Amino acid sequence: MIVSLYNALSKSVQPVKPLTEGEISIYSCGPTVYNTAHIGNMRSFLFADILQRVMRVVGGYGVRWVMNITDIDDKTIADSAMGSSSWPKELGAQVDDSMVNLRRLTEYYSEMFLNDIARLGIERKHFLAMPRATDYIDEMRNLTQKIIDAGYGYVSGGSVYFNVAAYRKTHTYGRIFHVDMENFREGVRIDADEYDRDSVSDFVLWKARKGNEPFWDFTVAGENLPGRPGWHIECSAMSKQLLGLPFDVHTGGVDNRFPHHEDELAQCCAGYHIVEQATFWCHGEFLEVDGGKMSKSLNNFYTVTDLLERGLDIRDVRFSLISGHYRNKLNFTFDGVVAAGKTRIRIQQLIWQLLKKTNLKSYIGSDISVLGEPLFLQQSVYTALAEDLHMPRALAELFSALPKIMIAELDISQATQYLEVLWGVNCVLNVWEFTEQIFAEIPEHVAKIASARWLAKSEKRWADADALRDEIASNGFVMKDGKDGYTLEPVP
RNA sequence: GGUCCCGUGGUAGAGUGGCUAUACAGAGCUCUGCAAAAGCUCGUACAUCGGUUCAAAUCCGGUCGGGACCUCCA
Repeated sequence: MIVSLYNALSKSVQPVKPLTEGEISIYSCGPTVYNTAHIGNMRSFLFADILQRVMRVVGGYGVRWVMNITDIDDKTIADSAMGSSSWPKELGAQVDDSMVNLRRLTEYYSEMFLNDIARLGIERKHFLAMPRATDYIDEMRNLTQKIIDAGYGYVSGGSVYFNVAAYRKTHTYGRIFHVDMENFREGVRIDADEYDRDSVSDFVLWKARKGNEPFWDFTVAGENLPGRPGWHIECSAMSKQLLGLPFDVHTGGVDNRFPHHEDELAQCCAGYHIVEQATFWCHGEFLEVDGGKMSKSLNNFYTVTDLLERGLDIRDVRFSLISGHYRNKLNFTFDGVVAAGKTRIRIQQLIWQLLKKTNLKSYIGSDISVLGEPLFLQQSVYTALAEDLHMPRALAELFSALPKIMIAELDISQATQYLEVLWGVNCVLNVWEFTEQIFAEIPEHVAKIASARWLAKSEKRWADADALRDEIASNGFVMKDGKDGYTLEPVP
């Protein structure tokens, strides 16, 4: 099925035509590992995950997915600097080498990040690569040199800058994000910048070392410029190196549109002499909390660990974060996660019933696109997902179909077909288990009371039956009567 | 100052010129001894004021309110 996406370049939803037949390459702007990522950050990565899964499952493409990890920038340097209050105590004392401190800090938070996304159902096996910026310094220097050679970069005060004015003479600057060059606000940040650039709109390609900062050597025109790569150059260089240019889809959060993506694109065009870095640029909207922005600087964020400590099921967190459309803001609340959980469990129960029906302990389906006879359910859900990853509609289709599925009337092969369809849907959502329902172990004395109650009930000794039911409840279990038997479940 | 986005039922969240998603919560019903569970049914919502139209929540304009971005941010 053809997948359409909203493209920031065209400002419209367009069908994705892969550059290489049957294959989609995706580059996602990953985290800067100076801190624990919060669930707002996670939403953006979950969006990329849904995108790549839809490409695999609905589009039927092979996917080459790269997500970078930024391990060198102002913040990682500041937080790992000698005496920084942000240095994690878990890492023990800092050492005398700023590069070593930097590496220890970023490694620490990288591991935490990888752990968090794994818990959120983003699978490592789906990545072609997760490059660290510091492993690609060579290509960054190389690109910087190319930009200088092409006449779009200049050295000033030990740093290298991108000359936006020169670039604008030959290219469009502002393809992803409308840039009002005449109305650049003279902001505090610009005034505070101590580097010497020709124009406020110019951005740094290579940043000169200050004090004791970690650095790499870089010889430009015979002069060594100890320093480090600018933030934007990292993604330009790594995407070129790992995916080749152009590639199909570039993702990130909305805040990446400008300046990050605009500059990334400009660098690629200026240095690599290409027309496009990526055919599609897609951006995930922000997660809000209490109707406002969630961010590190406002200190109103939750981490994955926070949520787990509050007793939330991580699958419910994933489900609630992916259930809105990625281009709309989503308001995060704990009640919302709980409600999402109740919704999620309904499909889970269906899967359990289907497994029971087919006498299977577990089911492993095919993770490729539509099989021989697509059921109405698969068609409608996939169609919604193929239209700009319309998850709300996909879920609506799923739940609208739910009452139509008469479990009792299905034969084994039909039940298996449903399992296959749900398996496919779950290859995108990844929030359901395809193993039989495991009930909590029932203590023997509770089981005895239960069977005594069942007997009392069948003998119509109602008072006894009710008393025994109360006793079961006081043991923390609830007895659910069926036609021919009962189940015991722990009270949640 | 500039650029944009959004205001939908108790809540979340789609849709988009007429047939008014979906979920959670709530109400009623069915089934059961009663409950629980399950199933069914229901609410008749689209900030506000004008305009266009046979018809507007949907298009246009004004107003009010909220939010984001403009070189730190997913």
